[in-house]
Amino acid sequence: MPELPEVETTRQGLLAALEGQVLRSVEARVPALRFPLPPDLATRLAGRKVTGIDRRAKYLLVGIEDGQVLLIHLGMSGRMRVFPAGGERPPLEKHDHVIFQTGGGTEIRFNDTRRFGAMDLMAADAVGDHPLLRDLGPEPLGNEFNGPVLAARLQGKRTPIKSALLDQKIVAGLGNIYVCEALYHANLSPRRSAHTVQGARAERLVQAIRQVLHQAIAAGGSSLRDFRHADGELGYFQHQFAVYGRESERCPRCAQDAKSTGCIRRLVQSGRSTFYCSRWQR
DNA sequence: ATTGGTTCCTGCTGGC
DNA sequence: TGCCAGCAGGAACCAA
Repeated sequence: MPELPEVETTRQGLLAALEGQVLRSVEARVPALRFPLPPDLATRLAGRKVTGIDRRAKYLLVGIEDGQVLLIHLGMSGRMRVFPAGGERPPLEKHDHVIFQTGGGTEIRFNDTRRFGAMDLMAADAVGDHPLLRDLGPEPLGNEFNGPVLAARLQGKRTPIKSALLDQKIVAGLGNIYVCEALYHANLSPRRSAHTVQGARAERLVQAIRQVLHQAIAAGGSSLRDFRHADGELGYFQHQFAVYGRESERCPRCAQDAKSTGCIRRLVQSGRSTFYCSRWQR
């Protein structure tokens, strides 16, 4: 499930393969992912050079030399797989939906089993106006994200803090896994009403979010079912989860206590599983 | 306006 | 052993 760390890991892998390369051909093998692909995707990209790759929240923004930007979202199960020039080319798989070929002989395949991903093309000077990007909240790893900023954005929100953090308009890039982990590290109950996260609590939560994202990026993201690096390698942050997917186990802090028993509980909030420590999170 | 529920899609899992 | 309902989840969309 690509969240910010998985998208960032993908960005780094793609950048190494694509920066400065000419896109010789682009082949869309399906008419639509989550949304219809631009019908002229191939013709607008073919023959153009990739100037760089940025990331905004969970979106990849591939800069093209003529002032276009290719937006890519990995959705739930999207993967970008790089096949270097001169290397092996296994047969296309069932859900290889978009194929990029570079002038240097590198091939990149966008594979997305559940087809919740998206691609779009836009002018570079219109990126901020794009409907998918326009309303996004601050980048959690950016300088503009801090305790007072988060507190202000949570003001008046009666929804649980867990749900608020999944809302990309509050802060952009978190998904179910890293929200659970961040709330654990901030000692905050996922059920706590969002507007009560102010002052020191908001500061703690910001630090927890930044720390867990940094650590996950350093570990190459988390590979649960679908996620792989661009070179096919697995991320390994899933081994460092404190609570996610660990129902009825002991959390790292409770595990220090010989008398403690399973403290991690699961509940469902707005249709998604939340994992938390019933002893430490308030 | 805010918030909760539904939907898209496919593959895996658990229960019978 | 085999089948199928249920679940997983990002985010747009709809409804209250």
